[in-house]
Amino acid sequence: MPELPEVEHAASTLRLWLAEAPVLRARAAATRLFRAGDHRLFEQRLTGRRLERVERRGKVLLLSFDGDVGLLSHLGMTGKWVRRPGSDTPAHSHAQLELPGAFVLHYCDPRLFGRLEVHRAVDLLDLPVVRALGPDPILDGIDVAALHGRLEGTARAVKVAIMDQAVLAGIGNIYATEALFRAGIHPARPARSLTRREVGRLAKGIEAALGEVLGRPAEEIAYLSEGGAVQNPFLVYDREGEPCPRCGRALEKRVIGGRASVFCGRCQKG
DNA sequence: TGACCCCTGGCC
DNA sequence: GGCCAGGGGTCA
Repeated sequence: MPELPEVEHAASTLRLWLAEAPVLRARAAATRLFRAGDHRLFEQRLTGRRLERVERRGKVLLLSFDGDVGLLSHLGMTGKWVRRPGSDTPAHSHAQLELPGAFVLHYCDPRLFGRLEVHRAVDLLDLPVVRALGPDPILDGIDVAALHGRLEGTARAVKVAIMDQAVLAGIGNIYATEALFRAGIHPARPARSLTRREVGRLAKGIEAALGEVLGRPAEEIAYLSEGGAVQNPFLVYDREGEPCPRCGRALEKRVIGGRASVFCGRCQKG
C-alpha cells in the first residue's frame, strides 16, 4: 500500500513484529524484487539478525539489523508485509522472515513492482534512491518558500510535480488528488503558475490529507486491503460523478500525467 | 513530456 | 474479454 501514510503504517507494524525477536531464518525466491543484491544475499545476511531500527523516507522503508545489515523495501503498487502463523502461506509471498513463536513475516507482491535490496545498514540513508528524495512532508515538514521555488521552475502540471519524489517524498496519486482539492487548485495548472499564497494552501492541503489518514487505526488505512470491504475514505479520490463535498457539482475525471485525476471543476479553478 | 513497460487481479 | 489500478523506470 504505497503512499506515505500506508508506508508509515507498514513501518510501525514492522517495528512491532520485529521488536526484540531475532530472525530465525530468512528465505527468498529469485524474483525481480531483488535488483542490486540477489535473493541469496537476503537469506544469508538476514538470518539470525535482530532488528534495530525501521525508518521511512517518503515511500521507502529502511530496516537496520544488528551486524550492520540493512534492508531497503519499496512496496511498489501492490507490495505489503504481512505476519502469518508458520503453517499459513499467503498468496504471492516472495520473501519470508521466520520469527520465534511460529510466526512468519511475508513480503507479498502480486505485481512484483516493489523492490528489496540488501545493503550495509550504515549506507541506507546514503543510497542514491534515498538521497534523490525531496523533503518528507511529515518528517521534514513542508517549507512553503522552498516548495514554491521548486514549482516555479517547471511547466509541468502541479499534480505531476507534487508526485515527483524529488519534489516531495511520499505523495502519490491519491494524496495529490486529495491535497489539490483541499487547496482549491486545479490539478492541471502549470506548476509555475501557482502564487506563493496558493502554494501555502497546497502545503496545508497536503498536511491535512496525510494527517487525517495517519491518525486513523490500521484497518481503516487499508483502503482496498484484504476483504476490500473498507469504504473509500477520501473526499474526491475515486469519486468521479459524485457531488463535490463542498459545492455539490459533479466531480470530474481527467487523465493528467498519465494518471486518473478527480477534481471539482468549480472549486478547483484551472 | 508523453508513451510505453513491468505484472496480476478485480471489476464492469 | 477488456479496462483499470495507489509505483517507478526508460525511451524517443
